[in-house]
Amino acid sequence: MGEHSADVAPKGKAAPRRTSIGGRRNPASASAILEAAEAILSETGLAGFSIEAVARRAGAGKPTIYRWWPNRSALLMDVYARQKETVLRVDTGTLEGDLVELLTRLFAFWRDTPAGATFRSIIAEAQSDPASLAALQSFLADRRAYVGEVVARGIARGDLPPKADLPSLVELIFGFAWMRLLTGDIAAPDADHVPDALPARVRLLLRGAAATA
Amino acid sequence: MGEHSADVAPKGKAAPRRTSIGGRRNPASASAILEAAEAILSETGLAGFSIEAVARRAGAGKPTIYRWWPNRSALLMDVYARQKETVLRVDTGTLEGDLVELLTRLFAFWRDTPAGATFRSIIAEAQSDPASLAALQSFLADRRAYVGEVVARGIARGDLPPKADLPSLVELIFGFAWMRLLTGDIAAPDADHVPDALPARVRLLLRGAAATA
Amino acid sequence: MGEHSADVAPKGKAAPRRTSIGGRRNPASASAILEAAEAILSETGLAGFSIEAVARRAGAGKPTIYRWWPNRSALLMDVYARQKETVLRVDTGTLEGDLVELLTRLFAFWRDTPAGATFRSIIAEAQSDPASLAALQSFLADRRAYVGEVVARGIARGDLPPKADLPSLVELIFGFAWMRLLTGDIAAPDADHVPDALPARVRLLLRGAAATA
Amino acid sequence: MGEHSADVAPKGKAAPRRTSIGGRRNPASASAILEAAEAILSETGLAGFSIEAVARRAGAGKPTIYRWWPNRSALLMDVYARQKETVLRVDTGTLEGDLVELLTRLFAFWRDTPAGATFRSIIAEAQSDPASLAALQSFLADRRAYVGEVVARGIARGDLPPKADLPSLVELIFGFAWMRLLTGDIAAPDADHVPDALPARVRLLLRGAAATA
DNA sequence: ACGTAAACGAGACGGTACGTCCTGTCTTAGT
DNA sequence: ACTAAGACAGGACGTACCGTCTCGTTTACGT
Repeated sequence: MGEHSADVAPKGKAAPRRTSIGGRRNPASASAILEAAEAILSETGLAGFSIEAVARRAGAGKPTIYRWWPNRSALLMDVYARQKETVLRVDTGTLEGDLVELLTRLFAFWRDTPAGATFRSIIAEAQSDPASLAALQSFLADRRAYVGEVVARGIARGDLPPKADLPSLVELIFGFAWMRLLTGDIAAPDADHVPDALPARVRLLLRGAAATA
Repeated sequence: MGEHSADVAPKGKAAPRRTSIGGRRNPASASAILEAAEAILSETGLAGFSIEAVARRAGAGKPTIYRWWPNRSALLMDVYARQKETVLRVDTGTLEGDLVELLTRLFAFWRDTPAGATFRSIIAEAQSDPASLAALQSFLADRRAYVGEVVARGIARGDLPPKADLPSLVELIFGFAWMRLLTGDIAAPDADHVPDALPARVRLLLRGAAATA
Repeated sequence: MGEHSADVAPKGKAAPRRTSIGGRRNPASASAILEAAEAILSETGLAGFSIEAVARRAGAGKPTIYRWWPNRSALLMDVYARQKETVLRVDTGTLEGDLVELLTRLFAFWRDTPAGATFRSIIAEAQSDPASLAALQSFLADRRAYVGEVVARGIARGDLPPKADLPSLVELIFGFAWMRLLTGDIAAPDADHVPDALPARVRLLLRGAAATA
Repeated sequence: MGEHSADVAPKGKAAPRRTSIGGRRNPASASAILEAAEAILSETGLAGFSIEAVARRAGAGKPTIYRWWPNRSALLMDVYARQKETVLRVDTGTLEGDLVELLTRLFAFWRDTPAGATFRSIIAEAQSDPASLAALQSFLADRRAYVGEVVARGIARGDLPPKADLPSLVELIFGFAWMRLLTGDIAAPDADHVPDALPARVRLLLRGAAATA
């Protein structure tokens, strides 16, 4: 297979030939492994993502990977955990503006960084691996809570009545975002010509939430 | 091979020893393969779904599978195509009733038949295989069209104003359903105790759609 | 694989479950593979000799075999190399006695050990694989040199004139032995009844060699 | 594999689209098969010689081949039987001349026609297939008888005493020829520079035979 | 004259083996 | 104790052939 030699070549940083630093974990190895994993994921997708390929590209031994991550899924989750630290804080003054901005920036984040490919892979992985599914669920709860806060802020601002069906609103927002990601439908809006559908989705959701009070 | 009889055994119908029926496709082999694939998928999930395993269980030769399906994804799509013929026709008299019924039955279909596991696998597969993604998109478009009809019927009935934002409504419905499936959250509603969240989601969407007119 | 135990069973020594012994070749695996190869060869001949069968019987992974032997022919050569260490040293006092004894013992070796089947296989393999042919040629040169020494000793003893056509003699001896092997004509002489043809062949060759001086 | 399309292309005679000629063997098919077999054998050797390849090249169905030849070996023997009709008749006036001429022409025949590759393949095949071995033995007996006649003629001419050990002589001649074939050592003699070893071999054998009287 | 029988090409069938890739475990040798 | 390295058993990949089977067609022969 052609990609084997290719995996090694683009390394770039000249393989600094790490070694043990004594009886404890070498952070350089850990980050080399995560970086290699991320690079492979964004370049070849989940298909090319194997422990073997990561080890090769990171210049690490396979057992070093298996010592710290029990399996492929765990490594995958760590790769995403490392990326998602980019938190998307928004405050446009209105709830509708906040949600549109949030989703727009989320789609941009998924589109323009390896995070999108990584997250798609995690969702895929979760379909066959229960541990990954659990991790995904807890991650999702975390993110829902954050969006919940954004919405709560909107309620405090009076953009939405206090008794609005917040859980439904939040769940539907995530459903929308995920489906767009999973069907590859997160292209940037073509500013002038095609009216972006995203604001329409948000508007429907907010009016529905307002009406459920 | 005699030593694989253990793999074949759970099949049930005693492996009637198919053979060629001349220079054309043997439908018995095709369906044996699809049935074996479906069974494996629902029993072990995508992880245990290998061409080799399907061949073993179907009592078929690997080349026979490769002759008719270029790869794992194609076989997967065919398995789903075979199942999805179960169309969920609903007519409760109101749009809200129709949508709640539709989603309830869809979740039951996913929960109680191999179709759920299969469809989760297809979505997962689509994350690494472009051809599968394309197939999934076209399937999705098809299903969206059907739900669009249900909604249009509601509009005709006066359950929704004619200018309601139908595309947003439909997309958000699917996003909701998919996310529930992918996060394993399609348990049957516990009739008395836990109030089912599903009708709340539908209500929010319909009120939002009504308000977008 | 459990279901292949039938293949493993006749092995005898219960498959001690080898594993890696670190970043270097495990000699236990190497010899298990060679022994399995030899056993298969002598039991089923070249027809049943497949890498897959050897791996199965040796309890080894196929990649382990391919790691150390590039192809079937190379493994075959190694099997013979392992057997041919049985060197046939003779010294009866006369050249004629030496050659008769040498050939008699060679035929017995071919007849009574797996070496005969192995060597037949190697010659067969060399007819389609150039690398095997080269290996065979070099092996043959080696063996010719040894017989050349036996003859030279005979010349030193005066059993043959110094100017005898040694190369012709040696080549004709090997041609005789090979053809007997390849046509399956190396049965043990039936001591009393059938006069053994072997001494007659040797006598003709030696008289001819003596006359070429 | 590249050679598949190549197998079909060089056919030359434009594939006259044979078909059945009624309830009996179609000789055109038989010869097309034998010709294809011969061509494959001489081009790719025994390694590329498969029933499938022959059928492809001959434009024949596999069952047509299996109908008339029980297996690969039988087809192989027929290919050689077809070629060996070229009988090498010699008469130089002396026995030594006859034998040198015979062997020289035999080597040329093996070298310059597909017969050499075919015969090597047959000998190889006989090492794993008992039926082929039997056929080879009977063919060899036939050829030995012919050479026996040549030698008998020499005896009649007085080139060898009547009591010479004819069986030894004949067997040694064939052993010599076969080993040369099997080790690929049948190059044409380099007329001027390298003294050809062949006459020396014949001379030794004839002097030895003369001395065994 | 026509139906039957056999041969034909084609190619699908259940299989075996190929040689390659990856998995997760293990051991070594070196910090 | 931890590292890079890499061998190990195992198993799936996708391909080539095996030898068998059935098809639909094409003759020739015996009614």
